[in-house]
Amino acid sequence: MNDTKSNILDSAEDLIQRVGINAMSYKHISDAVGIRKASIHHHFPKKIDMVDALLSRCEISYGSHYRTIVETQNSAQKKLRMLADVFAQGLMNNKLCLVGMISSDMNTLDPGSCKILEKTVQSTIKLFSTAFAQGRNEGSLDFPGTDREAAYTFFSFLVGNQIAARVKGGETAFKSSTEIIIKSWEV
Amino acid sequence: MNDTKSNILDSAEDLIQRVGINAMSYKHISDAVGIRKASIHHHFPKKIDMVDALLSRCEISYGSHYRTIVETQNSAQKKLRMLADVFAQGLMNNKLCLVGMISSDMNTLDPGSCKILEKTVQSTIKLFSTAFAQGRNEGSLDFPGTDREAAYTFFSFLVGNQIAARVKGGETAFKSSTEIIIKSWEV
DNA sequence: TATTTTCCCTACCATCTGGTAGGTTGGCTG
DNA sequence: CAGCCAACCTACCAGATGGTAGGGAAAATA
Repeated sequence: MNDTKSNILDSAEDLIQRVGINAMSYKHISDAVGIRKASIHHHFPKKIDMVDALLSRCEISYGSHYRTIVETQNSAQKKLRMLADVFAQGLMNNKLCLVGMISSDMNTLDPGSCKILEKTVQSTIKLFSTAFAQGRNEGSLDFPGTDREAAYTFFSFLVGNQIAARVKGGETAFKSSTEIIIKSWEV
Repeated sequence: MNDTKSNILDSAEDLIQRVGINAMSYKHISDAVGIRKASIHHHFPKKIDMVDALLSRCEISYGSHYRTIVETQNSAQKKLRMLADVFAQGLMNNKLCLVGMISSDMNTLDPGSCKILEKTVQSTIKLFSTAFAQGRNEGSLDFPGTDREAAYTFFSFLVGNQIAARVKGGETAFKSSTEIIIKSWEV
């Protein structure tokens, strides 16, 4: 992909992770990228186009990031901790989960964007669920409900934990909270 | 408190719960309340004033709501389910936790508002933690970490669960996920 | 009763928002 | 070489944003 185009997306992603989608504007991006506001419209005619591109890109980039984690040879618990660590790293940089941030502003999104968001959430949970399936199979994880439901639970917990920890407790609160969840499922 | 003033706060609260703090404007509120935009400035000169009033009010209103739940004679598990049900009810009305919504836009808040937000989160978790203390004492709940940490974990889970469930799965996903968490702590 | 204060109004304002129109450049291709 | 097109620019625009100035009515207060 074009350099400028991906710079724009990088900048938009960064802004959304920090301040949310409704506090992010073309002006902010143009300042960050070093390009005129109108030039962004050349790459993304409407804001919707940018949001959609961002969501599609993140499904790929974070998807492959999560995939490399769940495809390692580690124990299921270790994989959950590694997944949580991605969120912890973001928190330390004052950047929350892109999907979580966009999700929290879902009601201001275009219906089409909602569909893509939904798909991205779904594919993330699908990836997460492989770790839970492994845990159940190897007998290292014990949790109620299906793999999918547990993966959904873990993902939504991480999103909420990031939000809460940024307000109060920071990295320490995030990690101790994550340990509580994982230990509750350790057999 | 003045009728108009609390109508404004009601309307602002409703808007934030639906679309978030940065998609909520004086214009939207004035339309909802049936008052001119400038009149809102009479009650809340700056937007910060409104946000602060909202956070303080919600600490009281939701605080007393949560308190009546944790002060019932129910088992600890039952109390957790009742607390979760407050969030489930909100979700069904397409309204997410006010504190959660404001927290997710924390970086666009005034430092002073952040302090109030922090205090509100803290007092909520304190209330939640009494249910966990009870569960540990009566031997009906088993969880790693302190009461406080478990309460923080449960609260942040509920916030994230609401956000995720609104995107995918709705009420059903919210409830099955909540059951996974509570059952994981049931002894 | 006279005065002050509360509450709400109309009429503004500067700034920021996403978005458009149209021009210039420079590289690729017929 | 001629033409095309992507990429970027300047210069706009309408509408929304938070916020101010100042006036009128009504209610509280002296």
